[in-house]
Amino acid sequence: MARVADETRFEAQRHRILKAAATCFNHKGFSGTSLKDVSRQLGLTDAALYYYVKNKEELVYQCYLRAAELGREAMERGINNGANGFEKAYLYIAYHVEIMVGKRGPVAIMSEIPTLKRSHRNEILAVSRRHSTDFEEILESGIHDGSIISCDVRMTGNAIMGSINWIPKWFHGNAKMAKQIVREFPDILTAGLKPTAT
Amino acid sequence: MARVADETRFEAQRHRILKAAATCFNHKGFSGTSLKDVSRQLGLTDAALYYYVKNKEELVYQCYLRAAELGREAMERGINNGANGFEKAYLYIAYHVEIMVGKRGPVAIMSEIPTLKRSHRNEILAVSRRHSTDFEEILESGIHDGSIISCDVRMTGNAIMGSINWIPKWFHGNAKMAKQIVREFPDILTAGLKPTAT
DNA sequence: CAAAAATTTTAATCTACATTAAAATAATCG
DNA sequence: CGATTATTTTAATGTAGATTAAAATTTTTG
Repeated sequence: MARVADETRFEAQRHRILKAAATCFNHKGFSGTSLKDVSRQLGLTDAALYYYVKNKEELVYQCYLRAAELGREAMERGINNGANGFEKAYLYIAYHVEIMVGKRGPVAIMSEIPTLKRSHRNEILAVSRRHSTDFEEILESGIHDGSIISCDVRMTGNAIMGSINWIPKWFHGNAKMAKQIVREFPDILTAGLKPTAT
Repeated sequence: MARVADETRFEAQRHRILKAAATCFNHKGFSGTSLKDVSRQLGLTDAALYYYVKNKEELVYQCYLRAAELGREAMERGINNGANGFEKAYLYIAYHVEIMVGKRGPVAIMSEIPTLKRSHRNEILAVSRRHSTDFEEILESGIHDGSIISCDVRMTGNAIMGSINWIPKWFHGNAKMAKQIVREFPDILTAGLKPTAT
């Protein structure tokens, strides 16, 4: 019997599968990608995937769960490291974008939540809403501490999140562009939040 | 024989079908929505749709084509009515957003272009790229005429377009929210473009 | 109203997956 | 090495959903 080492190997392979799946899903959508599409990327057979996940729905669910975790991680780091609201927002964006276009990506776009089964859907919706409200709270704190102009946090949050969520639609791994995104996006997305120099 | 009047009726029904399809596609993705999903919304049978479009692929293609047309319309109106680069950008956003959340919506999110057949895909890609470069040119003109700060127009364009493209993911027809979007988005998305008051 | 045209439905067909069980191969361990 | 466990493949099965042709229904028109 092989325990520790095998669990590592298993988890590693499972991880590779999730990444391959995320790539496919971002490209052709959940229902649009077959398990063959995913397995082919790894030199496997479609049936092999069932050793790692229960079924296709479970595969998206895991992808979305991972996306949610990475988003939450960025959010927490932003909150913990920013001195004021603006900085928290700025850093969250920087961390999230960095994760998305970096080695830990690709991150699945959560664009087909309705196709998840009830329980999974509710869980993902909950964590997704939480993410939004967390960001809105950052914005509110920034308005309160004077580092962010007064604005509709709901709309502003949606606007910024939209930009971030859409990235996988046009970024496909080009290293130069990754650097560009990491360098530019945090400033572009927060430029409008700064109080006008009076 | 019924000519003029019937063509109107036919076109009207066809139009309703495209809207229903766009709604479904935005919700569950192209492959994720069945023709039954679309037809059910109109109290029809799935087979009835074939009287209006050749097949399912044609249905997405038409949806994307319509989305492209509406986007182009907004772009042209922005270019024609803005006095400088900033205003052109601002107005384009305002028009596009207005169209998307207003009576003429919903507009299909072009998120599954890869599933289109070659010729359609190339056409949509071309018009989509054209849309992006047009917007980048607006930004450049604004930088040139001093109404927009110096910035990476490619990244800035992607950021703004992402926000707009993502709207159908969280907006589902609520009238109050539609007004909010129309009121807030143009300012939110262009706030960062204004040269700092010196 | 009756014929012609337009629209929709019913009823089949066909195919691309998802899924599964059993067999085969590869890795690990004593 | 031989046995046990882990991983993958082969080969079937089942089903949803796209597509089509023919029939039924509705609309239009003279």
